[in-house]
Amino acid sequence: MPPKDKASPSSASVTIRDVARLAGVSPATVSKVMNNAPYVSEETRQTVRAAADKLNFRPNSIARSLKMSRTATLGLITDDLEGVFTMSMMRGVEEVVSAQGFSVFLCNSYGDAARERAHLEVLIDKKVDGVILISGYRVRQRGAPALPLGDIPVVYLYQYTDEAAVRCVVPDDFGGAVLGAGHLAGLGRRRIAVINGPAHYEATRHRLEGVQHALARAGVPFDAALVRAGKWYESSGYAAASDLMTLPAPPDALFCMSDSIAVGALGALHDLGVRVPQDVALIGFDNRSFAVHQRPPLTTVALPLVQMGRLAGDLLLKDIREGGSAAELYRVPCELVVRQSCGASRA
Amino acid sequence: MPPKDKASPSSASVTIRDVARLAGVSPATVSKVMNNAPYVSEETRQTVRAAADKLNFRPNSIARSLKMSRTATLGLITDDLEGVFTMSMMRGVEEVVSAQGFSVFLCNSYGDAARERAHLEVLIDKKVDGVILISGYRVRQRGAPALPLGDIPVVYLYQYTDEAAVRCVVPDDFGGAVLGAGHLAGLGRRRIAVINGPAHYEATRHRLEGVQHALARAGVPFDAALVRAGKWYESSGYAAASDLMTLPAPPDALFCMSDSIAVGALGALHDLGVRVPQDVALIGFDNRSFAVHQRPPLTTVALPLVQMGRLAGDLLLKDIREGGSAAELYRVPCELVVRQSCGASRA
DNA sequence: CAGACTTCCGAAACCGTTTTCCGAAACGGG
DNA sequence: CCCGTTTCGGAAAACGGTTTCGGAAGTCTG
Repeated sequence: MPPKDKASPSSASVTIRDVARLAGVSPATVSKVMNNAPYVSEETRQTVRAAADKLNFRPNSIARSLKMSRTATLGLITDDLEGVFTMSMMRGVEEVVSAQGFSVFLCNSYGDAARERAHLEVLIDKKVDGVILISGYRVRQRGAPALPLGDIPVVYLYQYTDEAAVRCVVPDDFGGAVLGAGHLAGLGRRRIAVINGPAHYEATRHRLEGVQHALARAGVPFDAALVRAGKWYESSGYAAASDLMTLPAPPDALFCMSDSIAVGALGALHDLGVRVPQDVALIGFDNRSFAVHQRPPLTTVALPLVQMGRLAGDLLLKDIREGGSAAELYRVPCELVVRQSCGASRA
Repeated sequence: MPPKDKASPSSASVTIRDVARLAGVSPATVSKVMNNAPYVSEETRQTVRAAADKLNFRPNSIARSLKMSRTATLGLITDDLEGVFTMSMMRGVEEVVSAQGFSVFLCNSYGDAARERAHLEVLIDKKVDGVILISGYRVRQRGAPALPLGDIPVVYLYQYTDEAAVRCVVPDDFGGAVLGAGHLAGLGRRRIAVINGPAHYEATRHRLEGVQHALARAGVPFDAALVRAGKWYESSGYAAASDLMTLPAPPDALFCMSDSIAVGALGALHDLGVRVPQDVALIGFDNRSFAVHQRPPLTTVALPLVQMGRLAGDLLLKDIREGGSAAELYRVPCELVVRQSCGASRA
């Protein structure tokens, strides 16, 4: 067997001209074949394909991009690459986008506007076809400085904005809260307390409204005295739960608006000797990874992070292909995941 | 005030020719100015800069890449985008790499070789300057199919390989285990049990060797009967701990080779009524986010994930600039994070 | 059989840079 | 004053594709 010197890795890069030469046609024809353009006979098509295969030809997408001013590339800028919600959203984006032949640039802004801007400029220079901005935080950036994008389509993920003509994808906090509160009410709980996050979050307000809505629908009274607002963290849950349970008429259910709050509350309940779920039902929000490891495992309403990512990717791709769709706010439905902390059997 | 029709976003894209025209020089000169090339007078330099600023000129990096065959772009392929260790490594990579003006393409292979290959081909077509492969799993891919990269530099992150001429960055499992076992020994524990992961992992072996080394150095006897191998998961920790604690001569310390194992063990100890850390000291590995939330909070040896990512990025960049450095295995030192589960006061 | 289409293919321009190479001007030394 | 060197600037050729346009040949009509 002779040494296979012309091995598959095909020494330097083989261009469309090399293929043309081997196939005995012009570069233009090769281009047409590679792009399945019409008006080339089946015969030459075969010849060209054979030549391309033989030479192991791979079109240089840089050159293509230069001519076409389309790169099949997206930018993805996140506030917080290590944020607990970021990964799942990114996975959703990557999934739909790479299935369509697009690649995505990953950028981490650390929540710093200057860094975000710098990344954006690089992305623009690299001629991305679109940009997704992920925020780990749900803050609304009302007065945020306008981004230096030209007419590059953008979608915001897990982030609200007032900017014109940009699409936002967020979880349906209202609906999620309806799910959770409805579950509690369906289980016969009558005095349902809410331990919420900081008041300035959109989510906080929407979730509270969701609870009210669900309770009203179920005919369960809503007692505003049973609502607490604090931080999203554990300590806040501990404090609020301790407070609520020492009320003259304590609640029989705690709806915690984050799983962290819920584990804090769980700690408080444990310390007070109240049993979960017998004495008090407990439900969290977010479906964090640790929720399932609590004792008892935490019922919680799951954020549809992967779906949100998928939707964001789809929206962006559609916008790139079909051009300027209107700004819109997409709320992706949450899902209730039933575990033991409310006393319901698993569905 | 007249309408600022020639607004800063500079309608279409302004090219080097536009700048040249405005500055009254040739495109070649503009290029030289933009790249700080020598042999252009300070005067024209100024003129050109002014023109560029005025037109808001941003060089088209696609065109530049075409000519230079350098894209300032890296590919990053991960086994498991949602893996618990992935994010931190990615952050490390992104951090050093974007500081040097490089962008990174994010790809998720879901551990599927075909998908990995497909991503790799896209990356090559897009002419990335280098590739990093992250594995969420520590498996050694001995017979892994050769990757279809030409002479593009690669570094493996959190992954061993036998392929020639590729650099690997992994945690120093041996050193980490020495740290943990040394801590236990220093606290006066004499019967130190090990709950390890599956035997076929490199890490499993290295960590066990680390324990033996540390114990020998501290003059603490090593009892092979106190070693258990199982899965990395909680259930495995529960079973092994239950088993160990019902031995005639139970251990006074448990070195769990993952935090998941440790929380399983913690559950077993709790159910058996043995107190942590009074009766038994417990130490985990990985420094997972939930370690701090255990009761008692878990002492653990932290994986240097961000540092590993940084190192991988640095190595790749160096290789890109300086060309073919030799294959090497880099072990990044772990760090002991002391909490309450061993009874030590915080350092 | 003439004329109108249709199909097939290639020459050449183009996308926006970088870089080589060459000529002109300025400068310095003998 | 003449002849090397530098210094400065531009024309033109890449880089590797795509696309327009026109010509040649073949296929229908009537």
